[in-house]
Amino acid sequence: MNHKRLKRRSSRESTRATLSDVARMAGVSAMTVSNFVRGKPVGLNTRKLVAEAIERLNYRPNLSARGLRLSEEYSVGLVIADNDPAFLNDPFISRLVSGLSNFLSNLDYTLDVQGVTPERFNNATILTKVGNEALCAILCGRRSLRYQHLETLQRLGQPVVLFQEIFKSSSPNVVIISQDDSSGGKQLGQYLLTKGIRSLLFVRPALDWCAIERRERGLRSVLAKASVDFNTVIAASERYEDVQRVLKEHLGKRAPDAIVAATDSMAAAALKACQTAGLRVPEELKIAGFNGFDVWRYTTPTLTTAVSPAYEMGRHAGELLIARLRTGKFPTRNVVLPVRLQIGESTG
Amino acid sequence: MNHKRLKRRSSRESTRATLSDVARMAGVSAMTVSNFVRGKPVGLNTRKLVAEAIERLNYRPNLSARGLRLSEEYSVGLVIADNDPAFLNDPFISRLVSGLSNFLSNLDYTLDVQGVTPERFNNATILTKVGNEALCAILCGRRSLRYQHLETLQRLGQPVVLFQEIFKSSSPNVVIISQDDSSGGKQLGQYLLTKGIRSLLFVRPALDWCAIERRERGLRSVLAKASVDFNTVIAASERYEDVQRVLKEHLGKRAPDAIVAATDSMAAAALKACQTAGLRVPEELKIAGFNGFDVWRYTTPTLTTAVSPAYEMGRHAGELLIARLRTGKFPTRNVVLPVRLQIGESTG
DNA sequence: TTGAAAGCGTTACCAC
DNA sequence: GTGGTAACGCTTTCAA
Repeated sequence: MNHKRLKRRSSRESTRATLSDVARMAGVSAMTVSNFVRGKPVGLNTRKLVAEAIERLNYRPNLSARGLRLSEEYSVGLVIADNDPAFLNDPFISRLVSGLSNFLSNLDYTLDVQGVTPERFNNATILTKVGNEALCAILCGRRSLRYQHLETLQRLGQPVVLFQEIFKSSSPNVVIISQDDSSGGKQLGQYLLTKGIRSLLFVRPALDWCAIERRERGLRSVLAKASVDFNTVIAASERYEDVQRVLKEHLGKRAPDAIVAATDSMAAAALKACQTAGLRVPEELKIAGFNGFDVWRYTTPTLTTAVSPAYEMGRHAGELLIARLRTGKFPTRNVVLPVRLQIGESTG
Repeated sequence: MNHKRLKRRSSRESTRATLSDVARMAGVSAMTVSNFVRGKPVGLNTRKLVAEAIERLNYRPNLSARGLRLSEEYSVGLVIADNDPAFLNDPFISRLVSGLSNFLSNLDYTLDVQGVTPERFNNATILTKVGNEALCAILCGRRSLRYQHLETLQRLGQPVVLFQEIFKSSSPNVVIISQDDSSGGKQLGQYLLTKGIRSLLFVRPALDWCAIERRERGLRSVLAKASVDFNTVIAASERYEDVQRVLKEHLGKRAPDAIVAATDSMAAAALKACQTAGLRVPEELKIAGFNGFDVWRYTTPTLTTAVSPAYEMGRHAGELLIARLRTGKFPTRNVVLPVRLQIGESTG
C-alpha cells in the first residue's frame, strides 16, 4: 500500500491520479469511471459523482496505458533527415508539416516530429522504438544514403509515407507522394517560349536532389524542341552568396534571355545579381523560379514561379495514412500532385 | 495460446514481436532480452543469440509499455493555438519549433505537435490526456482567451513553457520565455535618431498581440524624448494588401521621414507602397521592420530590422524543460532573450 | 447499469 | 549473469 505510493513518487512525474483513484473517491468501480470517460452510458447519479471526483483529482487518462491496452497510439511519427538543424525553416518542409499536422489534429491524432542527421537516421528513436501507428519521412542528403533509409523504412512493417523521393517502393506499406516538378519545368518553359526567348540559363545548387533534376529535365525538354540555347550553372549551395558569386562570373560573358533558378530564393539572388550588373529585368532578361512560397512576393519585380503544393502534400499524407489505418491498406500507390504556374512581373 | 494470437491480430497493427517472443526464440528469459536491449551487461553467448533473434523477428521495443512501466515518456508536447491552419508557415513559429525539436532530438526526446484553434484549446488531446512529460505552448488569439488558456495550463500540474506571453505565471510549473521586443523598439528608435528623422509612422496590424505593443512602446519611448512626431496606423491584418491599402491612404497626405512596421513582411509591403507612390527609399524616407527572418534579404533595398531570437527561444525552452525534468525544478523563472539590430539598406 | 478479473509489453526488485 | 514475479493504468470480456 504505502509501498505503492512510494514507488510512484520516485518517478520524475509528480503523483498523478489514476482511474482507480477516481473510482475510489466516487465510490464506484474503475470500469464505471472508464465508461464515463469514454462517453459510454452511465447512470445519472454515478455520472455526477464521477465527474466531481475527476474534477477534484484533476484526473487525465494516461495515454501509454491506453495505448498499451489497445495497441493504438493515435499518433503519427515524422522523421526528417536533414543536415540543417533548423530544418523546419525550409518553407517546403514547414508547409508540408502544417498540412500534415493540421489534418491529423482534426482527427485527434498527434504528430511526433523528430529531426535527425542523415548519418544517424537509423538510430532515430522514432524508428528504433514503436510509439506511432504510422510514419512519414522526408529524406535529404546523398542518394545512396536515402536509398538505405528507404530500406530501413520498408523493414519497419508500418505504414509509411515518403515525400519527394525518386525511388519506387516495392513494399505495400510504403507510399511516395511527390509534386509534379517535371510538369512545373515544362509549364515554365512553354510560357517563356511565348516570350520569345532564344537562350536560357538554369541555376541550380550542387545538391543531389531529385526534384531539381526533374525541374531541369522538364524545362530542358520543352526548350530543346524549340532549339533554345540551354545552359546550366551550378552554385555551391542554395545560399544567397553562392548564387550571386556563380552568376557574377557568368553574367560577365554574354547574358542569356532568361534565367530560371531551381528555387525562388535562388531566383531572388539571381535577380539581385542581374540588377547589380545593370541588367534590366524583365526588359533585357527574364527571371523565374520554383516554389511560390513567399519570396516571389517580396522581390522587385515579383517573381514568376512554379508553385509547389507542399501544404497539400502533407494533408494528403495524413489522409492516406488514416485510410490505411482504418481499412488496412493504402487506397492508392504513389501519388503525384500538380504544380501550378504563377506569373509575376519578372518575366514581363 | 491461439486465443492470444487472435486477439493481437484483431488490432489495427499487424502483429509485432514482443520481448517474450524474442526471449522464446533465443531460449532465454524476457529479462535477459530487456537487459540486452538497454545495454546492461549480458553474457557473451546469450548476447549473440538475443541479437540474432531480435534481427530475425524485427523486434522493436514498445514505447507505451515502457512509458507505462517507468512513468517516463521521453516526449514533450507542443500546443499551438492559432486560427491559421498553416500555423507553421509563420517563420517565428517554425524557427522556434526547429530550435525546440532539435534540442530535444539530440537528447532522444520526441516532440509532439498539435495545432488547435483557440476556441478548442481546452479539448486538445495533448492537454486532456497525459502522454508527454512536459508541455510547450504558443498562444495566439484574443487576450481574454489566452488568459483562460494559461489557467488551463497551470492546472495541468506538468512543467510548461509558454512563449511571448504578457501574463506573469503564478505557478512554479510554468515558465514564460519572451524576446526583448521593447529593447528592439528602442534600438531601432535610437538608430533612426542618428539618421536625423523628425517624424515617424508606425504600421501595425489590428491584432491583439503583446509583442507588437512592446515594440511600439519601446520605439515611442525613445522618439518621444527627442520630440519626434510619432503616429500609428493600423492595418486590418498583417497581409500584404491590407498594409498597402492603409498606407496608400496615408501617404497621400504628408510622408513621414521614416516608417517602421511591426514585422518585416509588413515593412516589405510598406516599401512597395512607398516605391509605387514615387518615394525614394532610403533617400526620402527610411523603412525598418522587426523579425529578421528572411524577408529583409529579398527586398530592394534590403531592410533594417530588429532580429528575433526565435530559434534560440525554442532551444532555450528545451533546455529549461529537460533541466526541470531532471532536477525537479526550473532553474529560472521567466526568461527574456535579447533582440539584435541589423542594419540594411532601407535606412540609408 | 455495474463490477471483478485478466492481460497489453515492459522493467524494478529480488533471488539464484 | 540470469530468471521469476509483480506492477505500471487501462479496457475487454463476462458475470451479476
